[in-house]
Amino acid sequence: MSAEPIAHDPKWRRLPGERPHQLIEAALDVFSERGFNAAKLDEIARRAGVSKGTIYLYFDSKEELFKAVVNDVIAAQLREAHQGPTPKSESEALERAMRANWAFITLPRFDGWFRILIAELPKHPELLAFYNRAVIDRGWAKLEAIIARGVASGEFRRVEPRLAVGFANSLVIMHRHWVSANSIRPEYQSRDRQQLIDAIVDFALAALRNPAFHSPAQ
Amino acid sequence: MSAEPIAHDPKWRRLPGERPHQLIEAALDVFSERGFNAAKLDEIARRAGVSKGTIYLYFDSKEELFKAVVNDVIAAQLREAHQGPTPKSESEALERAMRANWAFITLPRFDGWFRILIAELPKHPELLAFYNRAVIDRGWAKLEAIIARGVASGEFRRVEPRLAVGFANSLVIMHRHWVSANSIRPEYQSRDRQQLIDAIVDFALAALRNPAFHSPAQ
Amino acid sequence: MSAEPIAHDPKWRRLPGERPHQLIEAALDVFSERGFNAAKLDEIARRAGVSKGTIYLYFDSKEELFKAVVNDVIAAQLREAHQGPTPKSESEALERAMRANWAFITLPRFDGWFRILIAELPKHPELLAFYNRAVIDRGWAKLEAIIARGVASGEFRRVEPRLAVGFANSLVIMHRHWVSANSIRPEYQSRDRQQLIDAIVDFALAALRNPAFHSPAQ
Amino acid sequence: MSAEPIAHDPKWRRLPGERPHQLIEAALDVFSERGFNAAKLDEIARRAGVSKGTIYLYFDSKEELFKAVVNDVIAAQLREAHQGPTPKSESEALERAMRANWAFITLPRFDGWFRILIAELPKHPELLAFYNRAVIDRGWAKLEAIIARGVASGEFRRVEPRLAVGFANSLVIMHRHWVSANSIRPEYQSRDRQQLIDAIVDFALAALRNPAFHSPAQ
DNA sequence: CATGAATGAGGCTTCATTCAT
DNA sequence: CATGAATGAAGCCTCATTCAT
Repeated sequence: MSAEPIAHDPKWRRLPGERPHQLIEAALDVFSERGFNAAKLDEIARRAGVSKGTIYLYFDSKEELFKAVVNDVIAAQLREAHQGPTPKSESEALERAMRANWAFITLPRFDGWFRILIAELPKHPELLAFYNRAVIDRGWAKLEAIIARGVASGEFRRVEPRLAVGFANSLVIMHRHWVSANSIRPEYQSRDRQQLIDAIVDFALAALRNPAFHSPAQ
Repeated sequence: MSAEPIAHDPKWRRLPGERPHQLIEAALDVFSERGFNAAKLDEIARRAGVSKGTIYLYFDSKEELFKAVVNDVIAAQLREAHQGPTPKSESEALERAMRANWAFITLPRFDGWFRILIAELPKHPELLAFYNRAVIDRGWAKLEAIIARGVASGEFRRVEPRLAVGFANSLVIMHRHWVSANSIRPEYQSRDRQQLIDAIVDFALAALRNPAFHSPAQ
Repeated sequence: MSAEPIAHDPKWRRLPGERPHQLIEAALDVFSERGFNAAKLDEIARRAGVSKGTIYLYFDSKEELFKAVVNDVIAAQLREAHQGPTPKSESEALERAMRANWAFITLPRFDGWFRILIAELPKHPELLAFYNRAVIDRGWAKLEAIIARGVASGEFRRVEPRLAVGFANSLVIMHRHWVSANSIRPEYQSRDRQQLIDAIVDFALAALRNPAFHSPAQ
Repeated sequence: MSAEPIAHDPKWRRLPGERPHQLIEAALDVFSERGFNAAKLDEIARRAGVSKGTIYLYFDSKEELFKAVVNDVIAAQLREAHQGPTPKSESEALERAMRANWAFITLPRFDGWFRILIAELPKHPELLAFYNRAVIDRGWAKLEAIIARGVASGEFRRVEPRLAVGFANSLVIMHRHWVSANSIRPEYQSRDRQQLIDAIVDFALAALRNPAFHSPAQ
């Protein structure tokens, strides 16, 4: 699974070698720490161990570099295959998907990334649209299918699946932000992340499960 | 009407008269629309109907102006008294609090404010700490008390009240962002906001209510 | 005669006061000496006695500043009314027009301007078109009328008036360049400019006059 | 083929092989199209089918490359021998020289070259001096001799030969610029070039010929 | 000979901040 | 109190030039 996210129009050149990757790595760090505007190309170049001008050998502008970073992060996000044994129930499927998602976005390197996404992505309609297509139309669709099946079988309460996906993701996304450094709720940083996702999953399943439902297997 | 939020350390002067308020209003708009960096003092001054230099008669710097705006928004948030008839149950109390919160932060003028808060507040530790004290220690504490009582009485499931507050607020906050223009999920903009908070409240209560509980009143 | 050359779309702001004029003056000097690219805004600002940023209070970009200079020079060129006693013949009218033109473009401050016009104007189609409209459609038309009348009356030979204007102007323009410092023909710098225009006029009239023509006045 | 124009001081190396010539060809094109500053070594290298670094194997700097181009063009200009049957009169000699000159500088590849010469040559005193020596001291001298003979024989009016050369050349040079694309007088582009030089020659001869002169052959 | 990745000085431009009026 | 012209530091970007391969 190679995941070349924007295969239709890869505007940023991908010259051979490691340089572009090094630059994207450095840029991810600096963007995450400082935000798009406050990030200085000087610092990105320094962290990548190259000079400022080198960036422009691979990316046409600071904005294109940013796009490449977004693209790479999204690519990684899409590679998260969530594979595993066939779940016995939709509850288990949902839980597994939420945990996989949590495990991924909880990676330290995405620590400040949520801020970027929230604050900067809306300024790039092209990327926003792409992000919607790539992540939502795939990731959300998968969750939506799970919930729809659960509702159909009676395992879940009668909820609008699309909304339920938003609810589940709200919990995961917001708490991922709160556990990051410099978030608005620093108290969450000291929480055990495992217990946190446990509680989140428990909360979501409690909200969705149909109390009157009994597994047909039993 | 009190609400002098950071009374203990009023670094920004609050001269009498309407000027400062006009400036804060204009600044709120521009910050919300453009973000902190992209907001130009020129535009803020223009919208307030004054010259750029005038800003410096009331605020020492752009950053201080930003702090004043944050302070004002927080003050407004705190004024939201959520008063009303005594609720008959903790479920009703929670629902009422969530709806009041939704009604407030859903105001059009806070449309882009969430982005600002997420992106800029972490750069101002002083404000961050104050925000935690003022909003969390008050607003969240109120919710926490409701949930704690519900858990104690058996109306709610056995959840850690503190965490449950975070869950409820995650739903409200995240969806408030999504219904704003330029969010990452533009589809939410066409949703009826009333139905949205209905579904959110329904979801939260379904997650918290104890299925085995029967109101003592019955 | 006020001469507001580009009255239809004055893109460059004309704030009150002397500043814009000072800047245009300084820019004319530096552009003439160095050319558009080699001219540094730093130097223009220094010569105008202001800081670099001040330029941007009045002109949106280096290019707009250049346009303003062109516009000003053209405006001055158009103000050259060539008024005087009614000429007794078309020969005299032509001579007078050529001398007036020479007197104007020979001003020391336009010393390097020809280079600019030749080398830089073609990069600005908008200005090029405007220059054509303003200078050619007016200045050339006047000359053309003179020559056409002269041809009609038999005072001039049968030449295409439009071409003849180009010939007369070629002589004036090219020699004006050659008498400027740093031209390709430095030898012309030591020539007496009065004798030069005398010879040019003599040459042009010799080429145009009809040898068989005798003034009807005689 | 000779024509090593600046043999006395060949600052730019002329290695054997085709490479340098290819580069000069490509450079002539790019310089003509874009001007000296706007010409990018990247583009010159690309058009020559080599890498950017290769340029520096043959030329020490962009400026030296420019000098080599100038030198080559001048060399070509000097090779223009203007040979032909012995003219029967100085008028015919002058006409033939002007037409030969027109035919040469009218070549499409020199289309933008006039701009370059005017704008850039003055920045290179060494080249300027050389150009004067090579072109003026030869080309102009030849014309000057023709005119001087014509004046002496009474075929031409009493004009200063040196000035007359400048007049004739003004006409040719200026109109060559006007017929090029992007000139200040685009209307000339649609003119038939043959008719144009016909008219120019006619104009010059009309200015120079002595009306009272009758060929001794008659 | 040739490559092309890398450099880094230098330019244009922005805009928060100052200050004379 | 208020103005708005002026400042100048700082950032993005360009591109001639270098050099290891």
